[in-house]
Amino acid sequence: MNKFEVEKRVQKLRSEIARLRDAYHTKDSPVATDDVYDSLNRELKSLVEKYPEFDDSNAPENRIGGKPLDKFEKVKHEIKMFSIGNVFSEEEFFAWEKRNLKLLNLRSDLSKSLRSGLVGGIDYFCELKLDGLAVSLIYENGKFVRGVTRGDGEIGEDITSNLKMIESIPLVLKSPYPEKIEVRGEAFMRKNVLKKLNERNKKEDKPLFANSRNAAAGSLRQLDPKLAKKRHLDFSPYEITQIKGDNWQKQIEKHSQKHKLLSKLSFIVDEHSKKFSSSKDIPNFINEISKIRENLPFGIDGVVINIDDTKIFESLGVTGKDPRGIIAFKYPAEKTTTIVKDIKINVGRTGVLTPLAIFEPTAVAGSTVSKATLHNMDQIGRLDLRIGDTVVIEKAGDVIPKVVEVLTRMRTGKEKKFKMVEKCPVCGGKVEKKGISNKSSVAYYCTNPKCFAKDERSLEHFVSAFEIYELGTKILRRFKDEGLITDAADIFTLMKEDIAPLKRFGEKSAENIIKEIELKKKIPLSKFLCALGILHVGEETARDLAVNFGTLDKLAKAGIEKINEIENIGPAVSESVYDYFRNKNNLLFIKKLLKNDVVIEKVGKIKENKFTGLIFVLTGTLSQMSRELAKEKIISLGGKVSSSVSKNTSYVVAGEESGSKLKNAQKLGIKIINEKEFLDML
DNA sequence: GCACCTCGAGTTCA
DNA sequence: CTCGAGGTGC
Repeated sequence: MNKFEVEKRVQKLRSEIARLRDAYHTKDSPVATDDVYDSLNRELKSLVEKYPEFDDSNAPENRIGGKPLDKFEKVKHEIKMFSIGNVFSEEEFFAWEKRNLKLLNLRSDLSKSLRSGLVGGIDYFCELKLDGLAVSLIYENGKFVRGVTRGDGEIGEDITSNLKMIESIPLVLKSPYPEKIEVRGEAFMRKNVLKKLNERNKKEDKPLFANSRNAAAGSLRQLDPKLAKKRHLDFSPYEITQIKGDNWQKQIEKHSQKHKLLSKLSFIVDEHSKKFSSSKDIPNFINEISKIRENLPFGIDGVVINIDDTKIFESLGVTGKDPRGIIAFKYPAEKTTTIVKDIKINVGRTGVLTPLAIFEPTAVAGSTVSKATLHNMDQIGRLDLRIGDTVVIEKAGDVIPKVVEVLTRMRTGKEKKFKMVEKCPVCGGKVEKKGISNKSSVAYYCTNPKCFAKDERSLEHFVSAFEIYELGTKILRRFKDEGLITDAADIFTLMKEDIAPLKRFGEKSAENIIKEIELKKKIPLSKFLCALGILHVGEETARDLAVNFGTLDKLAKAGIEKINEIENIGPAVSESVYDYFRNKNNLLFIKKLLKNDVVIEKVGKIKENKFTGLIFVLTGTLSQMSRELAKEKIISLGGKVSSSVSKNTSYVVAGEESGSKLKNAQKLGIKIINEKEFLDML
């Protein structure tokens, strides 16, 4: 071949390789096998080696990685890689803006011109938040020298050889370039590439990737760059964190300028980004993007909003892990997938051991979720859940995360089955699959009556029944650790002088706590009984007991049959109540409470009233009164409040944002009233 | 003994 | 909110 022919051949090879690659990136069906693609690349490479004048350092054939690595080197980031805070709604977004403006107005170190610029609002730069893996790239003298994963933000892993396989990462920058520059962006996998990869993995019975982020992360963690190359990843830059030279500095005073510069240096910058001179228009932009989201060739999980001016951005500083001047608007997903990292065991007040799934944190329906209860071992069995599994989660009633199903196709074989612990994780006590009265139950229990966790949960239950709001979990634990209290009764002898000297407490907070406790010493019998934590006695049963016996003394002395006679109380409950009052420790505890000035209010006979016989169900948020107060009102008028809708329900009171109960009521044809109608009934 | 309704207990995040 | 299990009525 003469030189001319070589040049033609090189061009031809390049265009064919590009065509195949393009087809791979955009078409659904595989157009060529990897072998064809590879052999073309090999030929091109050998030609270019012989004729270096046709070399193009950024061309794909030059992207040959080194040898497979044993492991990735840990590298400290020159500049810390922060994470970005999240907002899920317009309100939260504007709250973010408001907080920033407030902070900026307080900053005296900002120049006048900057501050006057604030009056008309700040410029914002919005860009798509690609679903991938954040990486940092360092270029020295125009050459790509190092690429590092985010890691924990401080230290990441050196994945340079794998990143060289990504064709949208230039190995050499287009001149003129700065002496040194650090570029950050997202390594991601296009939807079509992911689809094909998963199809192939399915055929080969290999685990599938749940999303682009996992696929990108998995691919970049391949120790053999050749394997990483086959994954056809992409890169989209969004930030320049350092650049050497004053002249270059001047070119990145705005975030939008950084994008322009990146493009000039031959990066492929996403074109959906947009600058806004007013935050008002941003929600609209977010909306528009959400409409085209499905049709984008890559996955996004939101829009990132930057304060365009670098100086303002920097002056706002950082909260915890997130810079204040940047925020991610995340599209709320109804359902998402995540990985179960671990299954932990919680110990309840009764000693029940409840398995809890710990997730890779993920955004679902407006918040970031990191754990969910699995209820019990049967539930784990039904789901066939193992540690390491990829699971679908959703929010029950928009609030409580729930594991819906396990994606068994995603398994790698490394998943571990979960076994119930043999010893209580808190006290080491014996674990048995028995509930009360030795009947076998679904739940497992810690059988140690003195288990520390039981104590703590009981204490929390007690103060919550007494409605002592000032005392939360943390404070109770503190008091216990400091030796101020050993049981719930000790709360009532606490003095201001006990609390005030403690670290992170003061005169004022101590006073508030004491005042609150003093106030709650007087308590209705029903709530008192509830606070005791008698097995099977909750709010409702406590009320039944209180109404039927009138005083604590009568109940304590009552025989088991007498208790059993009460409506809605059967053998299990009556036995539990009867046994409670035969236990010496329990009686001593009650004695101590009374000695410490707890006063039990007499139960006033509930008058026959206009709500007698009516059962209410409250749902959603009421604006005029709390649900707790509404409940009290209904009860005081002789009505009942139930937590679930059934055909016996008389009225469903629907507040704002009511959930499934409302649907249920419609299905059953129960009368639904709004808050105003309810208030009119009172 | 079964179906259905309720209650108890444990639960998430900001 | 969800699941288990107690209570009631058939």
